Formats: sequence, C-alpha cells, structure tokens
Amino acid sequence: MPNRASELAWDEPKTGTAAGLTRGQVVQTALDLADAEGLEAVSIRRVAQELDARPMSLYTHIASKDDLLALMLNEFSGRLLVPEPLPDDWREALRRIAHRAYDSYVAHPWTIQAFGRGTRVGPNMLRRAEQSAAAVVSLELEPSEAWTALSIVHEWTMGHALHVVTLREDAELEGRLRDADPSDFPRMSRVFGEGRAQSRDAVFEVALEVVLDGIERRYASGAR
Amino acid sequence: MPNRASELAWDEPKTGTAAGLTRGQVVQTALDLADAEGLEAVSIRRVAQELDARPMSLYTHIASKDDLLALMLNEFSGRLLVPEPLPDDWREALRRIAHRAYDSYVAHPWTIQAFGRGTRVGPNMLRRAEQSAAAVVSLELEPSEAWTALSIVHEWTMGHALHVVTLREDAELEGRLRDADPSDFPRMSRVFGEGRAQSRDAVFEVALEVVLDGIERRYASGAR
DNA sequence: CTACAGCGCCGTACACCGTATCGAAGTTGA
DNA sequence: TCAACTTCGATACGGTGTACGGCGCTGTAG
Repeated sequence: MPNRASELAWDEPKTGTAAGLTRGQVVQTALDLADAEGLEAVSIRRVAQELDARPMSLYTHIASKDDLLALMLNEFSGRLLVPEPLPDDWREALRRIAHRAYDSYVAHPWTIQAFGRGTRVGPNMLRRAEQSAAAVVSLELEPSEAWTALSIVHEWTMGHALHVVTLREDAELEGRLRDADPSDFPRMSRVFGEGRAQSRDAVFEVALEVVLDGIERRYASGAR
Repeated sequence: MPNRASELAWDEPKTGTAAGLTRGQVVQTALDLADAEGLEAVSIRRVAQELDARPMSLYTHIASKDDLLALMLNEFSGRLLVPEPLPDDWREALRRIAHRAYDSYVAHPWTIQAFGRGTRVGPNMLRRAEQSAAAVVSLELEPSEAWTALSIVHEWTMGHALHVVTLREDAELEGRLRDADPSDFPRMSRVFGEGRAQSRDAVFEVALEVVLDGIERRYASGAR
C-alpha cells in the first residue's frame, strides 16, 4: 500500500483506455453548477444528469463527494494565481493578490462555503502560496515572518469576503437595526443612520491599505 | 400579515400554555451536539432523539432547520460578549474582543462552518457590534470609519480562525509539501523546513498586533 | 481468430435527511 | 362541561451519498 493516508488523488488516476467521461468534465460541470445555482445544487445525481450520465458513473472518476469538492477548490485555487511577473513593490504585489482573491470569492460565493467544510491542500493551493511568498522577497524576511505577514493578508481577505457574501450588503444588519430601539444600540444606529457613505469596494480598498500599513510598520525596515 | 419578510422568530413565539419542550432546550441540545460531534451531526432526527422526543415535535418550537441554525448562532454570538467594563485603552479593548472571538471559534469549530452558510443577524450579534463600537470611542472616529476599523479586526479574526480550524495545524500543508519536489516550491519549503518556530497562539498574538498597528497608524491621530 | 482479463458504466438498494400533512391528545378559560 | 387552542406524533414524499454487484466493451495474449 502507498505511503500515507493522504493519497487522495489529485492526479488523474490513469486514463485507462478510450474514455467517455473524464474527471476534468466532472469537476468542470460541478463548478458550473455551483456558480449557477450554488453549492447545494451540486449533488452527485444532479451533476450526473448534467453530464447525461448515471449517478454511480461519477464514482469511476472521483472517490467521493468530498473528493469532488476538494478537486473543485483546487481548480478554483489555480485561478487565484495572478499573472506574472509580479511587481517589485511588495505592496503593489500583495494588492494584486488580495484583489484577485477577493473578487474571485465574491464572484463565486460557494467557495467560502466550501472552505468552511474543511480544506484539503491541493497542488494549486501550494502554487498560490509560493507565488505569495515571492511577492514579499524584497522585504527580506525570515521565512516564518513572511508566512505570518502573508497569512494576515490572506486571512483578512477571506474574512472580508465571508462577511460580504454572507451578510449581503449589510442589508440584514440594517434591517434588524430598523426594527430595534435605537437607544439600545446608539453607536450602531449612528453608523447606519447616516446612509452608508462608502461602497463595498471602497471599504475593501481602504481596509486593505490599513492591513498593509500594519505589515509595513512591523516588517519593512529599510526595504523599498 | 406582519411588516416584512424578516419576521423570523428571534423571540420565543409565545409560551402558549403548559409547555413540555421549550425552544431553549432544543437550541441548547443542538449546541451540545454540534460541540460534541460537529455540525453534520445536528439533524432534526438526532436532536429529537437526544431530547427523547419525536422529530416533528421540534417544529412546534422552530420554523425550520435553518431557523435552528440561526438561533444557535445567535446564542453563540451572545457568548462572544466580553465582560464589562471595557478598558479605556482601545487597543486593549480590541485585543480582548478579538481574543474572546478567536478562542470561541476554535473551541467551537462548527460556528465558522455555520457562518459560511449564510448568516441571519440576531439580537446578540447586534449587541456584540455595539460593544465593539464602544471599544473605540476614545478614537473619536466618524461612525463609518469606526465601522471600517472594527470590521478589519473582526474579519481578520474570523479569517484566521477559519484558517486554523480548516487547515488543522498546517499539518495538511506540511504533508503536501513533503511529497512535492522542493525546487518547485523553494520559498514554501524554507518556511516549513525550519521547524515551525512559532506556535499557533504566538502567531495569533503577533498578527493581531500587526492589524492593530495598521489601525493605529490610520485612525489614531492624537487619541491615547 | 478466439479467449480472457480488466475496466468503465450503471441498476438497485439502503440508510439517512428535511419537512408537509393531518389526526390525536391534552390543557386552559369561560 | 364545552370549546378553543396548542403540543405531539405517525406516516409519507422526495431528496441525499454511496455500497454492491453485474454487464458489456476493448486491448492484448495465445
């Protein structure tokens, strides 16, 4: 038997002979379905139907539904890569990386749902981590410091996307606030009372700079 | 009919007459179950069994399973409140808030999964937002600026918790890396090659300070 | 050319899920 | 005592993931 338990098939098992269905088709169909109708629409039966195949046929190409999900996330992670070459300026490089991630999460909300259900690290996730690490070479940090700095950006980006996607437009919050007694929530009422000045995207922009400021203060000694 | 669509029962509907089962018991049982066996163990049938009741009886006290989930999250949010009084120092106040949230997320991993499936804002979530807003009064910010600053802390905290909970101990990442060709991922290999110096909690501490630094630089003009 | 091994495909079945429907039983106020 | 109302519950429907085992094709060995 193989080395470890984590042999979970990132690589196409083997193409056997003349193949009808392929793993790539299955994953792509699942991705399309998730984009179009949300993650809960992605069922084995439904994906099979979309492919004009029978449910159990999918299991020839994937080990389980969890596997399919991991494969979907891996594919998605690949699309998070930013076109090379990265700018030399680490702030600009991180800006691009964060922007691309944020835009992608919001455009494909099922991803953050999927991430919450336990993540298996695929090759594309590794590639992305490597690209991010390359973005901050000019800071000349210890590897573990670099990892911390990058984590902050990635984690905030993900957290922000989660917030945006789940509390759509804060409409939920505003609605609740309208029904409540303003004197119970004086400060919150003021926040939303004066008409949500900034747009979502503007908030992202500002907050990203704040996060980058924090990193700059701590980690950029003399580096450009 | 009532005012709006968002009439979803945060308040016990009415205690009717002599009640056997109560909504509180249902929610508490579901919480216990989620803590003990994860969110996927929380099914209507299972909760009913735990209460020695029949599945359909639960629907006397909750409108749907989604409702139950929202109620669980609301209850959880209540426990995120930090004991008053808050420190005058805004950094220390935010530290406490973030710490409590992070610890709670990690101790109850089902919460971040639940947040990903769409959040309904309950009264306790509002209370928590209000408390957070109170933490930064000394900065004397515009309400919308305060909201942005607080969002950064909350969103990073959540993102960090998500990262910690889903990629347990980065073991996943390290494992993948061991199998890969180091020359494909030179920087990542260095990060994990030298033995993960910092502990999880140390990383949280450092990263939190970095985030607070960013906020301080942008929003703390002369305030203490 | 025939035989066979292996593999992709898939029909059936099982255990579980959320919940609609509707009737039974019990409690309470008049 | 009667009527109103609420809680409880049995049954059933349409969905889920997937274990099991058979069928038929195809590439290769004899």
